[in-house]
Amino acid sequence: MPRPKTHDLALRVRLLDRAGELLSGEGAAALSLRRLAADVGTSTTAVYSLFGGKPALVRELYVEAFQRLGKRLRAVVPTGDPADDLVRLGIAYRDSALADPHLYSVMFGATVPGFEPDDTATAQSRAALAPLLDVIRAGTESGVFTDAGGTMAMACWGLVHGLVSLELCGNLPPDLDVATTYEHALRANTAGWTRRQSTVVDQVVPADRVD
Amino acid sequence: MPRPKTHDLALRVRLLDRAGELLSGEGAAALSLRRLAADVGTSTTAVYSLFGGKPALVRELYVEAFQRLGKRLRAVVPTGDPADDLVRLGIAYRDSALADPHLYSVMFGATVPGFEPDDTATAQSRAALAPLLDVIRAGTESGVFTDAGGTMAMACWGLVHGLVSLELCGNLPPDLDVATTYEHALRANTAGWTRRQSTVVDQVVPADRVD
DNA sequence: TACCGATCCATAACACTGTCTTCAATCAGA
DNA sequence: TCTGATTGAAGACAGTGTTATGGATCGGTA
Repeated sequence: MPRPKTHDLALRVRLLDRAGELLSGEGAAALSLRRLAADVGTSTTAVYSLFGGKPALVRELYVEAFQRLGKRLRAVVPTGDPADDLVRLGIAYRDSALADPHLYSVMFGATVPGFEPDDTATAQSRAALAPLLDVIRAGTESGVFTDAGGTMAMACWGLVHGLVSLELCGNLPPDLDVATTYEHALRANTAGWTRRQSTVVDQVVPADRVD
Repeated sequence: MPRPKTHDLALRVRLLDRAGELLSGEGAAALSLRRLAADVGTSTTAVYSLFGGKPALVRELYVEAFQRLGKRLRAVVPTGDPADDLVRLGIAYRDSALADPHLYSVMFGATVPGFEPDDTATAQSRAALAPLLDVIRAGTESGVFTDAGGTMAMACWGLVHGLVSLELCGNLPPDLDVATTYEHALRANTAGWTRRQSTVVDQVVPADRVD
């Protein structure tokens, strides 16, 4: 029949690898289809036959990025102290982002115009945060945290993502000891979700959180 | 001498206005110099003679965005309750972002490749957060907050930015009551920075924050 | 063995982008 | 009226993502 296929799974992997390298090494601007195809030794057509276009290729990187994040978070083994586990998860989150900043920007920043994660991709991203949900559930069940219907997970994710985002965008003072400050912020946030001794009435805590 | 100038300050304002409209109405992809020039009734040269290029034009939008944010934050008049003021500042921050999502993305997201805010632009952005610093200073001086060298401001900024960013990226569950959840998160974070009664020893609070 | 036809994919075209150069249009002063 | 400096629109250039085309390649058939 026809000529043998060269747009196969192996080429697909090589394209993804090289795309990740370009993104991590030289940023989003360096990731052009012509450059990518030339580096891998094929033509731009390969991206269209194997993925469907540049946004679809970036979608794969998006999934890959969240899988790496999930791997790092799962590597944080619970110690039984939910508050401490929560802080350690936050630190692992930052480590993951700093290890591959451009890949992190694919997850949230609009690195590539026209790319919008679809539902299945979003679901995969949510799955990466399972360790966070586990720790919060454990802490809530043991009475350490006072979560109110999933609110706490969103708050924790927002905090770590926001801080990491500010750091990567260069919005933090250059002379700042980020690691220490970051951990301080994590501990303060954790403390805010921590149940206080019931005999103490702290006026600053809103009424709907005291039970 | 020469022909009369039409690349003047009035045209500059019109270009900025239209650029903001394009960004807010149709997103970053719609902001091309040819489209912009045609809409305003000039040529792409105007952007180069008046700004210096597309990144420089975006820089102006960056400054404009932070000025709008600063205006919203300054509109929050302190009540004397620093904890409550802090939460209200956070809500104003989100309102500002939701009012013009694409302008918000210029502040942090890499909306336009090649655009990096310079030092003066960064300084202007920092100035927009002055109300936040004021409230934290007031709360610290009155003994309500326990800040440790500017850490608290970064944490608060990180939290609001992170939550808003997740919301704008569509990373939050669609059926979530974001406003309520958002305020919960703000109150919890605020509580974490609130000084507790000195007689209570809370084991979850790290030792370096108890003084 | 020679041919054929189905299949694959590199090449090239298209419409767009930001940027830079060219040069005709313009108007004050001589 | 002529000159000459200056302005800014038009066009060139190199790049982008995407798509249409047609040559190259092989198995099955005559």
